[in-house]
Amino acid sequence: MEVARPEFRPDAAASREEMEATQREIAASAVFEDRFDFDPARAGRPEGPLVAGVDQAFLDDRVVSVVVVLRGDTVVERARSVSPTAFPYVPGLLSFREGGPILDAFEALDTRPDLVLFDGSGRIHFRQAGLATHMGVALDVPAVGVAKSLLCGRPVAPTDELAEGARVAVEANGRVDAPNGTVIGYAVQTRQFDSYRINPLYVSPGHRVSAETAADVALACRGGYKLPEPTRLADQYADEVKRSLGD
DNA sequence: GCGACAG
DNA sequence: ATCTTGTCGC
Repeated sequence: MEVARPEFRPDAAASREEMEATQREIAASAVFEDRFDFDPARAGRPEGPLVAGVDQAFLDDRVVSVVVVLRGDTVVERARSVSPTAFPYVPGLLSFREGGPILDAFEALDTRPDLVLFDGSGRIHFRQAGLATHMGVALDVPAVGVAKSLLCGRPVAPTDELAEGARVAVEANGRVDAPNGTVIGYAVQTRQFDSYRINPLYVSPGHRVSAETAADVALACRGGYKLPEPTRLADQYADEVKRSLGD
C-alpha cells in the first residue's frame, strides 16, 4: 500500500514546534465524518469489509510495527517493519515515534484495507491529530483510534458501570483545540462482567469516519475480548515478531 | 508552581 | 510500551 501524502510522513528530527505545526495541518486535512463505500455494519462479518489492525512492540532500541488485515475472522495478510527507535514517547507526539515504522509496514503490505484500527487516539488529541488521524491522512484510508486510556477530553457521564456494548460521548474540553462540547470520540464498553469492572476503550475518528461510526465498528469487530480483533491480533503478532528477534 | 499526560 | 509469578475469581 502506498503513502498518499508523503509530505506527512513523520519527521522524527523535527522540532517540537514543527511537529505541532504539522499536526495542525493534518487536523485541517482530516475528515471527521463518514466518507467510505463499505457497509460499517458488516465489519467483522465474513463477507464484510477488509479491516486492518496496527500495533507496535519494543525491544531495546528497536521498534516492531505490524499490520494484520482481516475479513471477518480470517487473516488475509500480515506485514511488518523493524527499525531503530528514532524518537521518545512524548504525550501528544506519539505518531512521531511510531508513525514512520507504521508507514514502512504498510508499504510492505499488498492489500488495501477498507478500514484501519490503530492502537492509540485519533481525534481525542490536543490538536485533533493523534496517531490514527496522522496515519489515516498520510495513507488516505478510513481510520479509527482505539486507546486503552484517555489522553484528553471529558466523558459526558460516568464511565464505570457501563454495560457491555454501551458508550458515552467524550467532549472536547479546554485541553483540546476544538470548540468545547464537540464530540471527539466515545468511551466504549466492548467487554464487561458482572463481578469485576473492566475499563472502557476510548474510540475516536482517525480519518473519513465519524465518532459514531468509529464506536460502531469497534463494537462490530469484537471477538470476545476487550480489544477489537484486528487490534488484538496485531498486538499478538507484534509480540510474536519481537520474541523471534531474541528476548 | 501544580496537575495531566495515547504507547 | 516494558519489567514480571503467582494468584484470586469468573
